[in-house]
Amino acid sequence: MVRVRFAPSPTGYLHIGAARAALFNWLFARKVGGKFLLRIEDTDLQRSTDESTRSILEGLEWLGLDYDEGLVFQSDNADKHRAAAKKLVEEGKAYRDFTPKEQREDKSVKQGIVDRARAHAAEGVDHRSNPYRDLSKEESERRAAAAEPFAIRLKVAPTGVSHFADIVYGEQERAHSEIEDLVLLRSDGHPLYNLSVVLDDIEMGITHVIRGQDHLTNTHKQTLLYQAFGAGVPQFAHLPLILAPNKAKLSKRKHGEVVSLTTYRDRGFVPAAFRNFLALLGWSPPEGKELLSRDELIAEFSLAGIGRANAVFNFQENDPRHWTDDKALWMNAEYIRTMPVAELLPMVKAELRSEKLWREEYDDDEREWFEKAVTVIRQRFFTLKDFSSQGRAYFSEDFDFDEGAVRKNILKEPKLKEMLPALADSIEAIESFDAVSAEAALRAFSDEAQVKAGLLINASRTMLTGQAVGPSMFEVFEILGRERSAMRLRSQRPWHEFSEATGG
RNA sequence: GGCGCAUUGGUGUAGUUGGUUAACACGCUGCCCUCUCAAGGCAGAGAUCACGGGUUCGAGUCCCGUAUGCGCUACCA
Repeated sequence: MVRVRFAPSPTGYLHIGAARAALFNWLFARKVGGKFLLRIEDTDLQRSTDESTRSILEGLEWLGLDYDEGLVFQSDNADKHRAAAKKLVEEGKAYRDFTPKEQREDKSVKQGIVDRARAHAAEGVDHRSNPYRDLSKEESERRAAAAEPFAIRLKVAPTGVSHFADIVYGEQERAHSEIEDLVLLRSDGHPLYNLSVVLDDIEMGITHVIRGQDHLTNTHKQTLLYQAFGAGVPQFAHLPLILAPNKAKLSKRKHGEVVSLTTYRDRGFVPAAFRNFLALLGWSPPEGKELLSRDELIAEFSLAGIGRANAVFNFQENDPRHWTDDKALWMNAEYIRTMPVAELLPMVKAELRSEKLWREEYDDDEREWFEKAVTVIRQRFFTLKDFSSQGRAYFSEDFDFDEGAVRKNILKEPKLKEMLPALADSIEAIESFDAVSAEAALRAFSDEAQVKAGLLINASRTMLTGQAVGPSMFEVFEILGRERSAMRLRSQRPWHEFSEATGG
């Protein structure tokens, strides 16, 4: 029985890279009929927050990734982790290190590592040498009993190689000489990451560890731990990383909200669309078909389809049109215009509600109208937000006129000031009002007035929606209905709001 | 510094065990459609498969080296 897990640390929003790791784990579990477990790695108590745990849970729910069994909090197992580390000391597989703890600033660690490595190389000392590694058992126990602080380190064999077969990256080898005696327990008794993951994965019966490639080299340390505990080593599948356009690691600090999953929810993504997009980052379907429903994704997914090269998540921070990856935006638009309306409606409802444009009638007497309006306007929308912004005029009288549209379609032709109210009259005279009759009326009117129909059509679009672009005009007439259409055609707002500013 | 991983058009990817003109999607350009903008249809630009050596009749595909990027190297996760 396959058992996989997603194990985020709750130190912030759910990063899209993490979300993708969750997705791949989930897809794999659902594909093979295994279990997808969720574990919150909150061992770093200073940085972990309940709020981010909630946000992770919300994010997974939004993406439709349901987990099996109970939620596990790693911190709940701290005592077990400590006991396990002590047991390794007793068995001689780990040792107490009485070296005083070094204080390190988070920012300077990388540089510190390099500096120390250079110094060691220059002096010709083995960076792994530790005076306490071979301290006698008696001496070690005596000092511990004397309350001298110590960390517990794994005793890594000096020679030999560690190896494992990664499902994505293939056979991996690392000489023991390259693996330091990693700290298992801090001198304050706090269990560290490598110890905790391994122990928890053993306890949860994890069979496949699917996670970011940043853990690829750490895996050797972990396999050593599995062996020390006499446990079977799971299979590993490391995922290529998701990079920013400049090939740097995506980070909130540098790249802002584009990396946060909640951003996509808040900016009007359809969950299925974003899930689909995420699945294609580092994985490709065997048949090459890219638009995949939840079930198709599950059916097509396989670890073998995962690539090895890091993927660039393409976006332009300062360009509102390309605030996130173009393909993600395209895919969202694709979903919005092709998904079953019944599934879209609740999302539009939520969007309208959040912008105070929702009316209960849409769920009731006007349900049919609402569905029709959504069906028509969704054709050219990219996000759910468009329903309340570009689509505002369909749901409210309180909409803005786009200045460019007004100038181009209305002010440019002075005659329109008189013609549009007249057009309103003929619109109003229609008995059975719909797209067809509206079109007939408008065309008849334009023939009589001897102007091109296009002039009136475009002017009408701007009068009725405030915009220069939108659905076929006659559909708009039908959606807005006879009265509202006529009323808007008579509006003086375009002239009031923009004509003075023209300045000749 | 050491070790590891990666490198196919702007981006995401496909390229089975080496074999003809390197494929698909997004984006981009043009045309058609047309009341606008999309969508859709058609056409097109864009890759000497990071670079340099090999192996071979033949390499994007195998080997070596170089470069670049990324990751790890913490009493972070």
